[in-house]
Amino acid sequence: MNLQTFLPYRLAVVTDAVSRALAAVYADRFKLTRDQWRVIAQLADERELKATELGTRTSLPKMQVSRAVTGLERDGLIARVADPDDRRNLVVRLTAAGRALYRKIEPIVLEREAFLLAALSTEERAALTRALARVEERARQLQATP
Amino acid sequence: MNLQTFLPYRLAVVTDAVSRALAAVYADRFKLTRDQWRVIAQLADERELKATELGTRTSLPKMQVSRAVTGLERDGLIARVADPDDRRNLVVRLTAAGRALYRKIEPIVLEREAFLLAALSTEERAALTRALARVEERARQLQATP
DNA sequence: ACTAATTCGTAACATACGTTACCATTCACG
DNA sequence: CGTGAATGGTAACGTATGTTACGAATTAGT
Repeated sequence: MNLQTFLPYRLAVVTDAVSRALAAVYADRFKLTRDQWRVIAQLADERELKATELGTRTSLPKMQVSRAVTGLERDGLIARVADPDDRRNLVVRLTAAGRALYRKIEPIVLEREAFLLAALSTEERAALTRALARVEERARQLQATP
Repeated sequence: MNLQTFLPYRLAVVTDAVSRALAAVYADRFKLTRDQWRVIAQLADERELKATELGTRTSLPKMQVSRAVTGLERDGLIARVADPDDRRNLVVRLTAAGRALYRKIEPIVLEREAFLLAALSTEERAALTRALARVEERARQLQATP
């Protein structure tokens, strides 16, 4: 077997390179962790979410959500309120400062994604998206049978 | 922007799922870290490498190689020898035990990769490989201009 | 050849991270 | 209703990881 062409390795290497290209924006310039960035991006789209929903939408385990949210609240970027209907739940939303920060980051990050995708034709992008979905599904099947 | 369709996020999520599916083999069953697994896989292919070469071939920073190699030597899976030509270099190779372990892991891991790839046609696999290469190249261009 | 700069690998520190356990709250079911 | 299981979130612990700095070995410049 050849590591260089081994799909899991290739995915890891490419993803790492892409991650770094993005982290250069949200981490280096704006002092957000990757998890915090995901939380913010999701809240910008959804306005208000329970912490558990945040977890599923960002694919982060609940502990990571908790830590990300703690940090973001400390920095005044989000506000957390106990859900009156179920006081176990935590409802999270962006503050004005959080939205403002997001508006600064979004265009830069979208531009970087566009730069990455510019390497592919429209059909190739669709093919990549589909391939990723298929591979992901199968990977989860494997996890289900350890 | 929609996180769910954002390429860097999609890549991270899929790669994480694939990683876990693989780690179930080399980590859970065989007590290797991901870095150790990469080192072993590469040495199985290349017989003998300097630590720096190991770094480039496995895409690991030198500190990670150092730690992986330390652990593997402790477990008797690899042997390290100082390069007589340049005594800064470390030459690493698998021991018999290391090769034996690799022969146990390899088929399982290849089978899992095959299972993942079975979701794609031959053309789709080629397209995925090409797309990953293109995206990686562009990501590195972005890193070069922070 | 002798010093300065570079390269290789590791030590040591601080931080991040995953895991387990826990408390508070709610739900299920008698 | 009341008690036991289940869920949401966090604390606390140990380990892993990234960073910086360093010692040893080599190369380059004069």
